[in-house]
Amino acid sequence: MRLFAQHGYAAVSMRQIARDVGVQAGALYNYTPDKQSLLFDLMQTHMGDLLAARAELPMEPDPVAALKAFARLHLRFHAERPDEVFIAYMELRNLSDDNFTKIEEMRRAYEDQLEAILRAGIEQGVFRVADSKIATMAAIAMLTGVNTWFRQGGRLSLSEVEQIYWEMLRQAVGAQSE
Amino acid sequence: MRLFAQHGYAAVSMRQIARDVGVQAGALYNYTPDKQSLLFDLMQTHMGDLLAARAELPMEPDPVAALKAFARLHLRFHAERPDEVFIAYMELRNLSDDNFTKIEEMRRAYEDQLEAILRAGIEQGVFRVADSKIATMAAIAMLTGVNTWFRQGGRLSLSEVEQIYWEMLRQAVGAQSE
DNA sequence: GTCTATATGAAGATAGAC
DNA sequence: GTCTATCTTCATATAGAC
Repeated sequence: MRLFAQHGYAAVSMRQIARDVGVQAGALYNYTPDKQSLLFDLMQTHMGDLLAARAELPMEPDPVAALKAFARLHLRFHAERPDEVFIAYMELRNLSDDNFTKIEEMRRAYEDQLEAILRAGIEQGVFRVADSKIATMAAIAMLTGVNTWFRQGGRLSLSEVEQIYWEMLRQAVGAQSE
Repeated sequence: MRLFAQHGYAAVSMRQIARDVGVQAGALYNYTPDKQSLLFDLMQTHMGDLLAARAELPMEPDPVAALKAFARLHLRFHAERPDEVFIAYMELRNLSDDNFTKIEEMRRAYEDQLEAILRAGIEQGVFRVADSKIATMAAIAMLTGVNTWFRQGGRLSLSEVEQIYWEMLRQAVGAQSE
């Protein structure tokens, strides 16, 4: 995962991976059928963990509370896993067709959860956005973008960053402060 | 550019490029000293075009108007160049150290322009955001995210998308509608 | 379960004829 | 300016000894 995140899947050789874990290249094939499976397993595990974390959130009847919980989870989950997230976004095109389809389904399922929250809030009149689909994509892009700059131990703590992003997201969807 | 965007820099061979443009591999070296220069030139041209387009925007004394103009430019510029943008974001790690530094400087210069607008608006009390740096990164991430889903000729026109994103961004930074 | 050795192919880049 | 041919290195993956 570290090597793929740093150099990219295509640029990393099985020999590099073997050197990094302290075996010869041939020995890797006792653990994986091929290089593609290494990438797919990383991405499938990542998306599975994300969906599981989402499923563990308590049900929130209030759309604002639900959005806040979703946003906090998304931001924290991503900020804590820079390598996994980088791979999940950058290496989609290096998946085989079958594997790509599976990962895309998981991603779609996750996005649908956010859109459901936004739709509920729009129906109840607590969110003011013109298009739930665009708002979904905008929210995810904004929150995931934290990984382009945030580093643990920097100017701001993760809690502070969560708070600031939540305020911006809350305003973006036109929700009143709680 | 098309091949790099589709398969990734590392996964594209000089032979593939040659086949695509209709020459033999050796002939490419009459046009470029090496593969790295192809990537760097694409990215440098892209960032240069972006900075030039930004520089051509009229000066707006009102921070809200300035932000709106910046957002429209950013969104349109990116939506119209999916391949260039994809490469500019995904292939940074495949640049040599020197080339990476040059591209990063250009990106930083661009981000600084947005942050200056946000700072001015905060000082004048027309924006309500906790941190101008985070707001800068959030705004850019949100707008650039349009490339993950927008396609010309889809459900929404670029003008409609511009309008919807602007409303969300305006609300996100706490600005009143004009 | 790891090793060495290797099969097989493709990579970036260059040389030199035309 | 393009070609063919080639240098050199590296790739994924497998075979078979230990």
